[in-house]
Amino acid sequence: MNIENAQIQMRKGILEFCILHIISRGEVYATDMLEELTAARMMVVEGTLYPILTRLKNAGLVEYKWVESPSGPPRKYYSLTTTGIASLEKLRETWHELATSTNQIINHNQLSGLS
Amino acid sequence: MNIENAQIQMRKGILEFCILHIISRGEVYATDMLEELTAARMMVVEGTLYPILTRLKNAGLVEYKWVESPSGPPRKYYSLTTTGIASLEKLRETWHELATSTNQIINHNQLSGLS
DNA sequence: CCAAGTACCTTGTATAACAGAGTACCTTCT
DNA sequence: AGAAGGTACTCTGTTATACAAGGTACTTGG
Repeated sequence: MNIENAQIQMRKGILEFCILHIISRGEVYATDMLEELTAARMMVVEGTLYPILTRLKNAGLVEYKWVESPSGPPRKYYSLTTTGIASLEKLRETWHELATSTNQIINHNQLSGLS
Repeated sequence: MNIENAQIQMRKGILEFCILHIISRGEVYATDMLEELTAARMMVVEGTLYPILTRLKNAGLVEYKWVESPSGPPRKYYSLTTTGIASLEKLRETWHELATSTNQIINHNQLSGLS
């Protein structure tokens, strides 16, 4: 079955966008993001999230500061950089265009029983 | 600049879905699909489309028949199989859920000036 | 018979998600 | 103080995929 695969692919491209968005709303650390993404049915795991955060950091879109935790090891709290804010805006436009294009294609003609 | 990259990633997952959708509306061959995808600003090239069609064929989601062209070599006209129709329905649900989740995240709280 | 155009195919490369295992720090219990 | 368990972050290997670029094959027109 490669439908699951296609479903995974569909989520992939949007992940980075959603993560940037979550960070844009206030300082958060990885577990916060995982909770929010899971709540939104995005089904992301640690092994996926951390590399993305590292990549965003290296690209200069986000930065972090260490904050001590009341229970456990210190956490990296992330926030957007100026570059990150601009990038997020571009991605928002892309997302909007893409959703429009896709809906344009899938609503173009709904011939369900064509053989 | 990795924003372009993120934009490419965003399109990637939706491509297969859009292609299945275009095929579902009636028999088409590769150049037809390229035109339609380009018109919808999906910006796909030959080297991307043909491997996807081969993959969908091998997965049993689409089938094709050779049809002679009035001007040039014969064309492969694609149509969905029964499996393909079912898969498209699943992908449609996934797309809808994903769009909902994404909009849920990006509309959750618009704190633009948080520092 | 050769050139131009159309249609389909293939190879190599770079990127990215994921699974799974690993490291480090902190708190709590004995 | 030492051990156990939980939290947070990291790393390696595998697999999937888009894309660029070049290639093959068929058809029509001069």
